This record gives sequence, structure tokens and C-alpha cells, in this order.
Amino acid sequence: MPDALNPAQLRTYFALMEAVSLLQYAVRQQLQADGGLSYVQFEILAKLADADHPLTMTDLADGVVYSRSGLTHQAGLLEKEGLITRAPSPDDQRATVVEITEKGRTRVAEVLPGHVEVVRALLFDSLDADEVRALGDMMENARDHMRSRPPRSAAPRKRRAGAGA
Amino acid sequence: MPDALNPAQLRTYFALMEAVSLLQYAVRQQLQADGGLSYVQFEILAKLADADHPLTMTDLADGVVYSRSGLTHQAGLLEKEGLITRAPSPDDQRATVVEITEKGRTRVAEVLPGHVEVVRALLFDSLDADEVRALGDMMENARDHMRSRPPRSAAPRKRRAGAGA
DNA sequence: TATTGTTATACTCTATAACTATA
DNA sequence: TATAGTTATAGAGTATAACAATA
Repeated sequence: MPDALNPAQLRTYFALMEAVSLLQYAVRQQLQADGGLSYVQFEILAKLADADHPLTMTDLADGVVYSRSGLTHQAGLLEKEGLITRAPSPDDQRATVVEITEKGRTRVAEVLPGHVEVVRALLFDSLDADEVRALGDMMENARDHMRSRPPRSAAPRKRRAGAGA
Repeated sequence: MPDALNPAQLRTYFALMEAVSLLQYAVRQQLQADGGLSYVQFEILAKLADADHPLTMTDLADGVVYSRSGLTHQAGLLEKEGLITRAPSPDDQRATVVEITEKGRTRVAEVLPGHVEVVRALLFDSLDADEVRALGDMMENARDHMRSRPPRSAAPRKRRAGAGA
């Protein structure tokens, strides 16, 4: 098991992290400016708009956020703005059923064109069709690989908490 | 100018964002667990460890963080832990010269193996050498493209601030 | 007992604006 | 006047732990 990255891997890692950071930053700016939405809020709304049936909080949590309380917080903000509704599920009284409102759909529609434009201008302007396909294949593989390999493996190595001194 | 993304682009965009989000999450976990460092702090230390001459705050700000005060804050934390030193520059009395300490280098050395291992296991396990090269080329192009194209273009479209209703 | 979800709380990161000091 | 950096402050996002209610 090789304990280091070769130069090509290092170069790729840094370029990937930096490029995506720049993209994320631009996307967050756009969503905030055009619709007052954080990226997570946009993800929640987009997921709800895409689904043909209402989703539970657990459904939404999958892949969107890493803690339940974080999702509850974000959902609370979206509900306060009238972009989603929350109601107890008829099937399972423990579950909460989340639906997007018309106002929520409108907000997504307001934000989407600018979003698409940013992604196109920043990411896809410099990639041809073949590259887009290759990149998509690689990232789907990587994503599936990471999903199936929970990071808990590398968790408890050394603890370090307060000011070191 | 096409106002939408084609299906291949959409698929690639989402896969890229999700894969990198998972990677970032795992990397942050590892850095925190192994060295009590945020990713930005690790970037600062790595940049200093890599440079053969001391850097100014402005040097560090390039590409690491998006506001000066944020960098000042992070540098303050690192200094408090004894991982870096800050001193007025002899050349330009306005500037601050930042140097990594031995303790800082040690911390980087402690964190690096686990970091590399996470990146290798999560990202490069599913990519062969050709893919690594292709991904690196694409991401370097995209990064340079984004750097040269400041996102301010899409900034002022619509304002939306407080609670909507 | 396990699961769903919320609440309370605390902490980190980031950004804005005001300010000092030097070029 | 422009630049380098800090400070104070405020806000958003996220996580942990305790809790309530249902399966």
C-alpha cells in the first residue's frame, strides 16, 4: 500500500480542490444574490421540486447535509419564508413530510437561470463535449466509491482539542 | 449563447459537486482529528512549509481565503498555537512577514500521512493513471479560467435580504 | 429498544466596516 | 491617495447532546 501520492496525483488533487472551491464560491454568491439562498437551501428546494412525491426529513438528509439538526435548522428557515411546508406524515407518525410550495417553485425558477449561467461560464466554457463526459464518468465513479466507503475508517487516530500552548 | 445546460453537463456538474463535497468533508474530518486543523489552516501551513522564503499576509491571502480579516483570524489562531510567527517586514513596514515554526512543520508532518491516505483511498482508488492526468489537465484549465474571470460579473441582479414574508 | 425529528446550545468560519499605519 | 493589516462585530452554518414521540 503506497503511502504517498505521486506528482501527477498531487497536482490533480490541488487543481481539483482549488477549481471546485472557486466554483462553489461563485455559485454561493449567485444563489445568495439572486434568491437569498444558501447552497444547502437550494439543494433542498431543488430536490423537492424534482420529486413527484413529498419527501421526509430523512429522505432529504441523504446526501444533502451531515447532521439531522442542521437539516431541521435549514428547513425551519425555508418554512419561515414560505418556500416549503412541513406536516406530520400520515403513514408514520414519527416522520415529517416536506413539500415545496408554489412560492418555493417560483424562487427556484428565479434562481436557476443565473445558477446555470455561472456554472456554464465558469466550468463548461473550458471543457469540450468529450471532456464533459469523461469528467462526469470519473466523478460519478468517485462519488459512488466514496458513498460506499464511509470515512469512519480514518476517524480515531489522535485527539487534539484545545489550545496547544 | 445557450441559456441552459445539456443533460451531460448537468450530470457532470452534480457528480462533481457531490464527489468533491464528500472528499472535502472527509479531509476536514481527518485534519481535525489528526492535527486539530481546519482545511484553511492546513493550507496556510502547507504553503509556508513549501515556500523557501517567508510570505506576507497578502501572499497567503492569494488563493487561500476570500477576506483579509478571515486570514488574520486564522493566522492569529495558528500563532497562538505556536505554529507560525508574525513579524513586521523589514522591507515594507506596512507588511507582515509570516514564518512557519518547527512546531508548525512538525504538525504538518503529523497530519500529512493521514491526509494523503484519505485522498488516495477516496479519490485515487477509483482512477487510473490516464484518468488522473486527464482530470488534472481539466481542473487546471478550469481553475485558470475561473481565476481570470472574476465572478463579479453576475453579482448585482436582484437583492433579497431579510425574511421574505 | 430503535428510529424520526426537534430543541438548546455552543463553536467555527466568514464577511463588513471602521481604523491605524506606512508607501 | 492607495495599500497592508488588524480589530470589533455580527451573522450564517454546523455539530453534539438531550429530549419527545412513535414504531
